[in-house]
Amino acid sequence: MKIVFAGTPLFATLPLAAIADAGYEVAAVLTQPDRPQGRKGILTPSPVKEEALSRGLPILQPERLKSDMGALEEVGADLMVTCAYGQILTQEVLDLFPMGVWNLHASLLPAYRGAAPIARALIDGCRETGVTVMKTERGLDTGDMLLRAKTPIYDSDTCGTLGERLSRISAELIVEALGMIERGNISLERQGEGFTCKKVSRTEVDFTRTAREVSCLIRGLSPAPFAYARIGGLVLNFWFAEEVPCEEEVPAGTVVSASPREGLLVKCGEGAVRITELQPAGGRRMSARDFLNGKKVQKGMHFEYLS
RNA sequence: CGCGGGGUAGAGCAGUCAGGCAGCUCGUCGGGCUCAUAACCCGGAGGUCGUAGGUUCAAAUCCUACCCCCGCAA
Repeated sequence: MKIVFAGTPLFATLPLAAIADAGYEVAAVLTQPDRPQGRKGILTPSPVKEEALSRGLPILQPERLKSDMGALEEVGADLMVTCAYGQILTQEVLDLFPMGVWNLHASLLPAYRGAAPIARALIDGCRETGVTVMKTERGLDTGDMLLRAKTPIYDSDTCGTLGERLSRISAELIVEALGMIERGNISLERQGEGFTCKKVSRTEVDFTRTAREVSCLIRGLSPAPFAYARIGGLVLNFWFAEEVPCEEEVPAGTVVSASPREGLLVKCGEGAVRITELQPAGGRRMSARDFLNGKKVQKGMHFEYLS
């Protein structure tokens, strides 16, 4: 069975590796073109491209798949697996593969179709999420489902750790799915009523929300694009926070504690959060303890939040 | 030429504007207190101040060039 793998970010590298390691012929890897990255705008290959290169797999990275289908057609593959590829597939593309196009999506469909399912589930405070293998059709993540796998969301999870776990699960699940497809032993389940989520962006923390909401926002946007806040002329990106009870009668956004020993506690609309890892603009990521040793933030100060 | 912050002891920072003894918090080591402690008290070790050059009686600090790290934006 000849397979084309279409994917771009780090999340998709483990599934690609698993498919190749399971002995399937990956006849081509489709990924987004190299993009300028970072301050110097250095042209950087996608993580999936790196993985493909290290395995010596053929790579296709058309700017627009629609207008550059020749190469894909020439591969003559039986089936395509997509995983966060980043381009919408047209019906023409879907028709190229006799055994279908299958998509890995990092949510328990039909919930969280679309752009940033991992971050969104975390931000919304979900206690569970997962991965779905589905048949790709023209709607956005609406195709019939073949397999799903669940995982709990822990209070210790960030978008980074959860994404890593879901990526590992995806890798196992897609191999299992391919086995089923190969044996013709499949039964698909139609998706029910669901919803689509949008991609996430950098967000300023509103400490008038509950501690849980704040903690979920911070963890859902870590390690990118980050929840941030401003205090004492500083801009802080938050890497991790946990919710803690707090009876202090002070306005939300007030620094309740800022000693290296007690940590950085910020009063929220309900309860408080303990920021345990953060990064000041211009500085490196550090523990709250290290940050507080610099004495830039002290008890009684409050975070700015206008509009 | 996208905008900006930074490099000072193991960590996080102050000191630079206005040149004049290398400082703070934490860690670490030793001692004390305590039933005990990550708490508290006392003491110690630990620094080519990113690199190279220049100015000066004197440079972390002023001048020149370079290296490295990071935030925003794309």
